[in-house]
Amino acid sequence: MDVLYENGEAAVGEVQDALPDAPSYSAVRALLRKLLDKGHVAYRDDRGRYVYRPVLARAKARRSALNRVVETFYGGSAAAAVVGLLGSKRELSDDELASIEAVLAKFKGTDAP
Amino acid sequence: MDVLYENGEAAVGEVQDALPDAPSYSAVRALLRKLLDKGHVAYRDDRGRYVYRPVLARAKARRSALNRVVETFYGGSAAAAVVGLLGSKRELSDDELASIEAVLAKFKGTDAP
DNA sequence: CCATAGGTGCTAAATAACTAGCATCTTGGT
DNA sequence: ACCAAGATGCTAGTTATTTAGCACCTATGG
Repeated sequence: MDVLYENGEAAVGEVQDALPDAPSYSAVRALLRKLLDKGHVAYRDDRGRYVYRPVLARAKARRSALNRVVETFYGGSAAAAVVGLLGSKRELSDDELASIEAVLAKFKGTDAP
Repeated sequence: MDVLYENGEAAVGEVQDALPDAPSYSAVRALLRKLLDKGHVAYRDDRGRYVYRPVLARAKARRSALNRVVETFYGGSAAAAVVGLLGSKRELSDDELASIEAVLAKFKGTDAP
């Protein structure tokens, strides 16, 4: 699934290549078919070649993945996760800094007028 | 693994209970034994009861998990992930806001003196 | 046109995972 | 001391996953 979400879509061979410790081509084919049966992926037929994509919107999967990490490793605190995320960074471009401060601004006025 | 990282340590039954769609007690026992063989977990004998814990330091697992999400869903940009994380939040306590601004301060002086 | 490379559908066998159950040990209460 | 509850080590049977190999279809290059 991660492969599909990262690439947007992928054929059997691409999924196999992208997998860290890839099983056989046959196994990947079987896996994708099962995901298809379960409704987690869809495919388009690119002239006999099947290209798979996730069904669940990227945005939802993204929120869910982030949530899981926050729950598992940061006791449910998004702020703690943000600190962890930025703490291991060395640099930040002006644009990145600005975009973060923009979302932060949303909270500043909330409870300290 | 997530269960162990979230709880710090857990016995077989606790792992089973915490699992979303739990397999049988036997299966969880077998799974933990396999993780043990692979060196991913260790256990202490709490008077005949085995309590398992992850071997890899929490901090490393945490960074790795966060990295994976950032790579998969945010094109490798930590800043984008931070925005995503905060964007779905409604409120932030003063303490949380302060701790985030503290790490942000680290970047402010960097390239705009 | 024909051969080749690479894909699919399908099938059968090998491998791995899950389940259930029993003997055994430890702990806690009676 | 004894019994019951709950955990482990082990084993065997069932189920699911992985693998390999076939026939067939579709470009692509000579």
